Amino acid sequence: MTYASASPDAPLDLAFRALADPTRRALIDHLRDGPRAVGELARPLPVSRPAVSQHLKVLTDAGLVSVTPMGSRRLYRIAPEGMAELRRYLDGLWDDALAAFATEARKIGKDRQ
Amino acid sequence: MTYASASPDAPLDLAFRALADPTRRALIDHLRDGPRAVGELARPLPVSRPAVSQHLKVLTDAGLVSVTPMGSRRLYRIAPEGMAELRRYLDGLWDDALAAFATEARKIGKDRQ
DNA sequence: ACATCGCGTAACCCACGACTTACGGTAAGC
DNA sequence: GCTTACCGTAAGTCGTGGGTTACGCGATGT
Repeated sequence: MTYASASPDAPLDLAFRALADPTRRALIDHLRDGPRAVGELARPLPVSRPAVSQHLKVLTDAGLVSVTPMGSRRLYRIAPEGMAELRRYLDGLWDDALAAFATEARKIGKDRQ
Repeated sequence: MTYASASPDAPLDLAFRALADPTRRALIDHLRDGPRAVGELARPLPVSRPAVSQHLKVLTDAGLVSVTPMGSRRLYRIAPEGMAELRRYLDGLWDDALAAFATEARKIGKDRQ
């Protein structure tokens, strides 16, 4: 089930593409212990601040982080609902793969009879 | 914890980059119900067979699928161990995000006193 | 032995994405 | 009001990755 995840703008696609970049995963790892502003996130990273802004836009478009303007700054935080979808997808893969293994093993056993 | 996932050849990076492509996710979706050969996988897809071969190489390098030569053909199947790592990563994100929310909510409550 | 099938690899082309610098706009501080 | 922080967006460059065709190799069948 749930075939044809080939639409390039599907939420799953946006999420996986967002997490494919190491800089963006580093940003998410920094957001693990609480909300952060852009300059705060950019300081330890080896890229410029505008680059971080662009990465954060990709992450928000993917639904993985959320923004809340706090005065002159913008606080980014992890959006757990976005990752729930990824977990569901991987759980489904896991289950189907195990089921396929089971039926295949059963078929081999029957052939061996 | 588990900071600095910025190494471009780390297993997590290979796995996310592999799943970032819609064609590769379509391949995995076709492998959900059992092992398949390359030509069998390429037929319903809108790309050529060599392209499918290259995608399968990316998936095997990421540890998400495994190959077993069957005579003249090569059977590809899902490798569940590869996805277990992704699930662990997402589970950790999930937990940390919820913990961050909790401490932040507690801090706000204390400020409001 | 020879033709055929199934597959991987090499070489090449083209599009996209990651990064930079430069600029503009809004909130806070003096 | 003016400056200074903080940030997003625009424009441009450059590397990488996904696509193709062409080719070569091992296994299958007649």
